[in-house]
Amino acid sequence: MTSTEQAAPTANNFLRTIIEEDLKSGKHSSVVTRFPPEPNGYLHIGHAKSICINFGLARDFGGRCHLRFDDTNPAREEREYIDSIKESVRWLGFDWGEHLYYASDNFEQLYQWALFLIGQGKAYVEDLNAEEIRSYRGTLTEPGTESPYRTRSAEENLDLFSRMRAGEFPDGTRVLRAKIDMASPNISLRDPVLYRIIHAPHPHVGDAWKIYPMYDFAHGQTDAIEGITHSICTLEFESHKPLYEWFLDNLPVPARPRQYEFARLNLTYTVMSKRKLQELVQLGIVSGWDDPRMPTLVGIKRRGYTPTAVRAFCELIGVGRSDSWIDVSILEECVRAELNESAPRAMAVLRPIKLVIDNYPADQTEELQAANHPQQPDKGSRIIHFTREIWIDADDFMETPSKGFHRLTVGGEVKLRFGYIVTCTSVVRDEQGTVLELHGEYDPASREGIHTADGRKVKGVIHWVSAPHAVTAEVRLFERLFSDPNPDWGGGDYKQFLNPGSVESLSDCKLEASLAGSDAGTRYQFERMGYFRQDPKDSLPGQLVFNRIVTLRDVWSTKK
RNA sequence: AGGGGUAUAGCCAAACGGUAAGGCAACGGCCUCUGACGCCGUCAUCUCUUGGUUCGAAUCCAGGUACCCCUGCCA
Repeated sequence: MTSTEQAAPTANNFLRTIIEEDLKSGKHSSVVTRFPPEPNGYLHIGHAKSICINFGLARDFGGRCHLRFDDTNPAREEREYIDSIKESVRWLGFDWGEHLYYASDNFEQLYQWALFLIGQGKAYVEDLNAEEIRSYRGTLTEPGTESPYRTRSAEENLDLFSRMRAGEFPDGTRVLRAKIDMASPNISLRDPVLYRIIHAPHPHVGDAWKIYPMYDFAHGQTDAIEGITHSICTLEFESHKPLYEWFLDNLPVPARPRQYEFARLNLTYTVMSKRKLQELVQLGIVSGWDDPRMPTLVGIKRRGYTPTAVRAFCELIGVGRSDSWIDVSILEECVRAELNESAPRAMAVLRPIKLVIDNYPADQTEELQAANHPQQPDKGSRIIHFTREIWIDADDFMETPSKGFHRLTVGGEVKLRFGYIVTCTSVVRDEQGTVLELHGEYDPASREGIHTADGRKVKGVIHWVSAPHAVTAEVRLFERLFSDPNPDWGGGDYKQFLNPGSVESLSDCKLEASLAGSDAGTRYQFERMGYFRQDPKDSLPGQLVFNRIVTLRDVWSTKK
């Protein structure tokens, strides 16, 4: 019995509908999908959508999903990428089990099938060079012209093709082409190239081959060999579909997979093309593929986003066939939603100003209990220290407050979270007029609640850290990499839209003492500031570096 | 002058001839020792457009319009 009867846990989409029908009609008894990256770069959030679709469909319908490296072009592929891709898929939470494949494992079979086509008079060796092939191809509106080599005998083609394989000819001198239709309105049917000569070592099969199949000649056949039932790809492959089917029709393949296309993910405020991401790395605009601002999976991971949140995001945005731009804030919301539940709270002052509480004894320290989560008592509490000198955030003080500001002001009062209500009495400045420290007084009776002695409710609660107990750390605040929602638009240089403030590193942040020996992998909510986690590369015991994963929603900052 | 796609709210998206789901955003309000979280409410007389068929159309038909993809020995 299959699990295909289980209720669909997620929103319906056209792919689920197709699969449900195929299962119901008996066209397929189970679902087999595949995620087929080319190992020529790092995976990004767009790939995550594809991974979630393919692995998710297999999971939901009780089938399986293969991880397959589409490694047909050794000129651009590397072992490093193979390893990184596997790691990212695993990080996302998916498991291909035994089903790890390489298109290159099928090279011999593909070669035999090429021979078969030649034998059938359906493929020929082309001597025209790349430029000539292009001009013979015609244009979008004009038919192409048949190559003079199109009518070579099968014997000659066989001889030439085997010599191509043997490495007798230099790169670019000949290709193998399918003989289809030079006048087809679908350009991919105008005698597409099947094999090209590349004298380069291959990351998976070494130097066994001197000729390599093109994507079109490898993909569908590989799908057939693996028994893929639903071969899901992005929209730009739609025009290749007739070619995909032509090979299945003309070759003795063992199965009949079908291709379906969906709209790739576009995200606002980011670029997704491998070329551009690579450029950002090469130009040093970001620190690497895993820079926390990058939309790569390694970047997102280092930033502190969770796989659960990324998966939730992929579910949320759905799957369709119309070009769409997803607002990056939806991704951020998914991260917040999860972290709000899971992250223990802590207090950290990012831009410290000292507040001296003049009526608090200089030699006194109180241990206060602070809940680790406001809605989850089972998460327990921790001790924070209250002393005469504390740090508060510069953003929480205004000498001349703007309208609606209900934090600390001179003469004003504010509740220190888990502590006392304090009033600011004076500001100490240096000769330049910059604020050195604040002085204030506390109300000893105000430990509980937010009411003053005369029963008024204070409107503001701010976070703070005991100065003698504070741990100094570096905190990196990340913003979107681009300041324009569509840096790719207009045909101009996307780099002109780079956000100059996409990272701000604060080196003198004051963290509560409990964070000193905390687990490096824990994601915290620094109350009122956002979610943070130690940077997995740069944070050291005694020299902590925290990354801001995402801010809290902040109505005040958007209103003021 | 070709071929293939796609058009439902600010952004996604469901609806499969029976009278426009849901999410995000936004906006009001409540709650709150995080301006967080949570909660309540509002948010398409209408589905790119023009006609047609039908008792009934986002769904079917015809004609427009807009946008995306295709002229790599990339995938």
